[in-house]
Amino acid sequence: MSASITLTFPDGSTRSYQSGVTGHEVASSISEGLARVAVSIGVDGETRDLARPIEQDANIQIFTLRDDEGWATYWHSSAHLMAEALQELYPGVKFGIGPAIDKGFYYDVDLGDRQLTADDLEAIEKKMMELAKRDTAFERREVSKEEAVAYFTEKGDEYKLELLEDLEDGTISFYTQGDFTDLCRGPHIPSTKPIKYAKLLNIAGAYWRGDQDRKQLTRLYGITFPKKGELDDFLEKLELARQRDHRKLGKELELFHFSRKVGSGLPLWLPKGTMLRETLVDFLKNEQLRRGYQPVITPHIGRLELYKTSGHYPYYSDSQFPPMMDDEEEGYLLKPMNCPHHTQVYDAKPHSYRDLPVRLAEFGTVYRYEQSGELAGLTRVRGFTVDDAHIFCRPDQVKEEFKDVIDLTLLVFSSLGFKDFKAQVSLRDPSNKEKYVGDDAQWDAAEQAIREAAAEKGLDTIEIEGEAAFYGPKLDFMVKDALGREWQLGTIQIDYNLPQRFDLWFTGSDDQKHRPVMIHRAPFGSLERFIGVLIEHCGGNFPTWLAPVQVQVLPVGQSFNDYAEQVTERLREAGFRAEADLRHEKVGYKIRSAEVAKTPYMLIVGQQEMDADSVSVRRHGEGDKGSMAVDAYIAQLQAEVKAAFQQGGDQPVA
RNA sequence: GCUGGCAUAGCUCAGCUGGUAGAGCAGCUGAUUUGUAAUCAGCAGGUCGGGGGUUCGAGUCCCUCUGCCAGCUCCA
Repeated sequence: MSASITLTFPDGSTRSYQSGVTGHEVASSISEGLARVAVSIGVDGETRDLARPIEQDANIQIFTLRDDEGWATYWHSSAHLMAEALQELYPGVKFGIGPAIDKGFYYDVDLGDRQLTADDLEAIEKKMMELAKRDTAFERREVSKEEAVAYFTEKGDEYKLELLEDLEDGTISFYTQGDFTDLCRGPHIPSTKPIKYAKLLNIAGAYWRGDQDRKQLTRLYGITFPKKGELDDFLEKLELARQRDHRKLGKELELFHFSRKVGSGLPLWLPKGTMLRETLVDFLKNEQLRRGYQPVITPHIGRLELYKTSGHYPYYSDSQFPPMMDDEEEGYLLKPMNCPHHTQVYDAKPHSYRDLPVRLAEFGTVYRYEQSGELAGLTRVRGFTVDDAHIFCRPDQVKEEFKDVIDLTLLVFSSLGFKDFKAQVSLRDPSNKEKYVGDDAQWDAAEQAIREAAAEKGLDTIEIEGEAAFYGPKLDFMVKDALGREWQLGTIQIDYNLPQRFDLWFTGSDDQKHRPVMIHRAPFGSLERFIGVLIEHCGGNFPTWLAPVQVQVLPVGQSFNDYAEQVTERLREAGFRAEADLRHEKVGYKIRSAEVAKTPYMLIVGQQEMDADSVSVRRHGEGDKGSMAVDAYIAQLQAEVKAAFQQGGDQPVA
């Protein structure tokens, strides 16, 4: 028992301990300070309680609240504390699951007939703090399955019993703090003491085990911190994030509008938003022309038969607007995607292997009947425009084409300053293959092509099973919004299926018919969603090349209106979006309006400027930049926009 | 679609336990003739989201529909 073991620290150094040493003892042996802030310990990659003995040689890492793992442990323990508070306040409450999340934690609970209100949340917070002050330990106990079942049967918690069904005897542990015992793998912080400040953030329904056919539990979201300053900081950041909400900014900056008379999820693009959007579209159109894409235009509806052939109609009938019927009872469908139309563009003439790849691009507007509860600003709408293109290529061209699309997507992202995105390879669910069309060999080939293309482009990807489209695997680019919610923007998909369904072919060098492969791709994804996320990303402070109004010319008095208009005209002739504020107001007022509108540049003009053919430059958010000649200013502005717009590939401009 | 919350002027919001609507900004009119984030005054603007009910009386209470918000489920 007193054998000695060797523990290796993250920096590679090692120390000897007696077998059975606890994480806490290890921390203490390094420093008093570390022992105080340690919350858990990683032992050969497994995060454990500090109190658990370590029996063997291991690589270890002590986690504190400077590590994500430390916070996860801390918040998981906080979830238990909230559960204890709930149990005290509402006897008979049943518990589902209560994990830590990115920022904070939640617990799914069954409160019976009880409804919680905002006042209840405060009461729960108070109770949590009261319990935390008791400084009770989180005690781990390994139990047999039989004992665990007996415990929760006695307690009458059918949710925990159901969770137990999936667990194997010998791997089950309970954690107890105070009067609350939970089925839990752990780990936990040593005691409730460091949980000093709590805020319950919201209440929502959540289906038990994520299954909408099962009971909906009450999910309570909360966050906790050891220090008040940290909680205040967190809440302040949350508030700042709300200020960046694209729905709020879209209204303030007059970018888009939703009218209940038009319908929910159907955005109206206001003049300024349209300017922004068109600028983005032009940017991509130019880039696509350079890369050999051919623009096409197709109608907004198509025969139902088209979508039956493509397979979309049966798969997604409940998320489509219902078909329109004509006299012959032949239905038409408002198009929910562009690909079936594009197959028919391809099929308009025969293709030789020498023609391929054929890259057909369309900013195609599609309509999907999204569930009402899903609609959210511009990020989830019922009518949206996809920067869609379909590449029809030979099987041997798939990888190269795929790589070129990755390049284009990365160019779009970097040009708009999205540095923090996730690239996700979305694969089939191997346990549920009947959800997909096409044969195994094609799927394997497609999945492999994506992996290789991503690897060759040096893309850091994660792979998720079950996220593929029904016709093929994809590479999705995800970005977070102001509130940390993740949205899929760009997507690249390989499809062997549609060419087959529509009997597309090309003539090979062997004079035989061959099947082309389709690559569906959209770097923006949906323009609506992309712009929504972009607004939040830059907080409405668009780079100059994108700003709906780039320059606001502000005469200091009426007598300089003519000069202001001349300057504005010169800017417009130089290709800029400039406006003059000729209102009968003091310049301070005009500056304020332009600042509030987040206009990148304000040019103040008065007697001095008029005499010198100059402007006094003010940069949004920065202030007075001094005066310069009009021509010099125009040259400077041209240089700025050129630098951003002539995408060097690595030019974040936000 | 589900659970919960919310809905008052163009915008942001006030309106206690029911006694027939208010402010600031924006808008309009006039005065002011202006130098780096709000000049002053006046005017106008709402069947309190729609419908139904309770009540002598409903912005306020109840039902219902619609929309929005948070989350869940879904997402070609």
